[in-house]
Amino acid sequence: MATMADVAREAGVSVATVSRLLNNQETVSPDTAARVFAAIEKLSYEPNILARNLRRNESRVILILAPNVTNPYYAHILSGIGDVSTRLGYSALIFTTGDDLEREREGLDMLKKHRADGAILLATNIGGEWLLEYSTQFPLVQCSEYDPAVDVPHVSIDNYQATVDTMEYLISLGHERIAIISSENEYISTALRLKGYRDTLQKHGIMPRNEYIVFASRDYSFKSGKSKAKELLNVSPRPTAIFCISDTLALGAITSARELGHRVPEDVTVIGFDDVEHTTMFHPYITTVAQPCYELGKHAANMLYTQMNQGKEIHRQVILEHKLIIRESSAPAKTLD
Amino acid sequence: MATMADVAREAGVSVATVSRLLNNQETVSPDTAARVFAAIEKLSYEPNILARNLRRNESRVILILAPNVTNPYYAHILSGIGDVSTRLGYSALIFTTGDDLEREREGLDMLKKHRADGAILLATNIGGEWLLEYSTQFPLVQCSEYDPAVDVPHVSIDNYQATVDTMEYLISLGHERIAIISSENEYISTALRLKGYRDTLQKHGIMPRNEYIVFASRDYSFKSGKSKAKELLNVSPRPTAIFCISDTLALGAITSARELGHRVPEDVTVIGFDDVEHTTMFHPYITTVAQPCYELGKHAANMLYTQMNQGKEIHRQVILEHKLIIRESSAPAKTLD
DNA sequence: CTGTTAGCGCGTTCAA
DNA sequence: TTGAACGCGCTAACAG
Repeated sequence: MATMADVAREAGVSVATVSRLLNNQETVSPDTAARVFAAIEKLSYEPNILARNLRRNESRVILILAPNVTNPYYAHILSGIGDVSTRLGYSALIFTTGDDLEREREGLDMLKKHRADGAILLATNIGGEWLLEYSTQFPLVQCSEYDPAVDVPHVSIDNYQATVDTMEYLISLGHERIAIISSENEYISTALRLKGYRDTLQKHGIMPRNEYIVFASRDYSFKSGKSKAKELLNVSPRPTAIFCISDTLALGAITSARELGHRVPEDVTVIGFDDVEHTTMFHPYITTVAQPCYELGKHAANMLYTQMNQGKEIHRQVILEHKLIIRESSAPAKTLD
Repeated sequence: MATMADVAREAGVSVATVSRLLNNQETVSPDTAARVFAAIEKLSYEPNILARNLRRNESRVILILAPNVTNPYYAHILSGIGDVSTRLGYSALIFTTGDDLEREREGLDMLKKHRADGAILLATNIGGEWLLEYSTQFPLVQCSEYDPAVDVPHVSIDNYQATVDTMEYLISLGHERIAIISSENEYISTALRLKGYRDTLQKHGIMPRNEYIVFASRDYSFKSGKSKAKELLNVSPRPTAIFCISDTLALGAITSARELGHRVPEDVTVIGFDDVEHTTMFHPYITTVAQPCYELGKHAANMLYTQMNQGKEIHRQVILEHKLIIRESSAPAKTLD
């Protein structure tokens, strides 16, 4: 492996010149530059990243904190982060937290140990004041979820507007008895979706009913979607539409509806969220709000990169487009029930 | 940030002593050891990984080559690799190849650039002689897929035996007209499963029929499973069982069977492979061969670690247990058809 | 059992 | 525009 000294010798210059050429765009005469490049070529020199890292005091690693990496939603985000960071010369330190606060702190401590230069947090709960201890010292980006009260840059979709869009759609279909399967978790997205649900109902003069609002497990499990939908479908009068804040939940709800003898969408409309689960593997294909997961990941990585390398102020908040995708699980409300 | 020199000064010893204590278990008197540990504690010293890496000439990064990271099968393996490597002090360089040979080479070149110390390959095709160029220089481990003709350590399940088990089960159920949805790809697993299918049939005196053997897309897409199953179900006489080499394919096959008016499993049995797709989200729950994906990833990471750090010879081949999980999509063949 | 010392390869003053 | 030289923090001879 050729070293910078080898290149310098070959080109008849000093290591400083080679270094300058490779890094800053500092003034190097075109003549010597050419010689140096020739030498680099000839010796097929590659800078030693390890030495560079030590000298620059950076690890070239980005820390990724995620509840897990197998949930397709996170997997897609991770994919975006991975592609960008690999291209930018970074590796990933994947730290799975299982949505546990202790583990999150433990993960962020990797920053203190210099195992990473910055971190992307995939699922922080509301109540993230503790994050400030880290955000003042290290570059941080929150992806998808964030705490609005904590000043850490984030990228996400507009969960409130997405829900309003969905609710307006449902209402335009003639639905009035609209239920929601929310979640027990503490994500901002969950809170905003619930608010969007309530607000839109009220805007149309429909009183939100507590019996129509249920909370599934923190991780949106299929099973809890199924059982919560069952509760909902036994309420009288029965809701004609169920808005689920995740596709898995919607899948569970559809299964439940079927087991109870209701047709989807003829008897009950079911809508999901995310569009990453297998929304089109079974009929009815699920009407859902698509999130640009891969793009979310890409943006997060780029934002972190900017923060780490340019030091310059970046956008504290980036909102990506969502899209309501109408498929088969939604239909007009029946006039008679 | 305290440095090793600080610790040495504080403890009244030399940096060499501190270093010895932290690394090799070399002889250090209990007395001085105690003093050093006290100093470390007091200064809350953390070794500078960057300096260590330079000195040891290692990046503490492992390269992961995968077609993608969103397919749940790979996601689970990645999860296992991630957990182990994070614990061992390694980061991951995730390089997605899209199952493209050029990209694979490009990925492995990260090794030459010293961006990683070793690599785990998640889906090498048969015909991997080109791998030798790398395996002689760098620690490599193949996970799940491998080329038996290339001497690179690998971890996987016994695909042949798993298929034999499945086929024996099918035959014990009275099935004789058994079809298989294989794949166009060049994976060893695909070849072994096809061989297991043929061998078991012949062992029982059943002639494999070409019309019962079809090949789905390289990536086991739901869509191709669906269309290939359709072909199969139109063959006369119709197969009474379809063995699919992936769950996604099985999901497609079930959908197809339904659309053609066949009940699963009453009219046709469908079996999958992997148990990572949503095998229990819809009825019939899919009978499938479970692979220990997470464990596969863990083993791969550990094997690579051993190879990288102990230099000692490791097992060239590790076979993990598979398990046939009988659920709802399989049933005895009807005596009359 | 412990200390001294020489680099690992690079980036970056400071001088020229 | 270029070069000499130092040091990032650590490990590993080598000496004692």
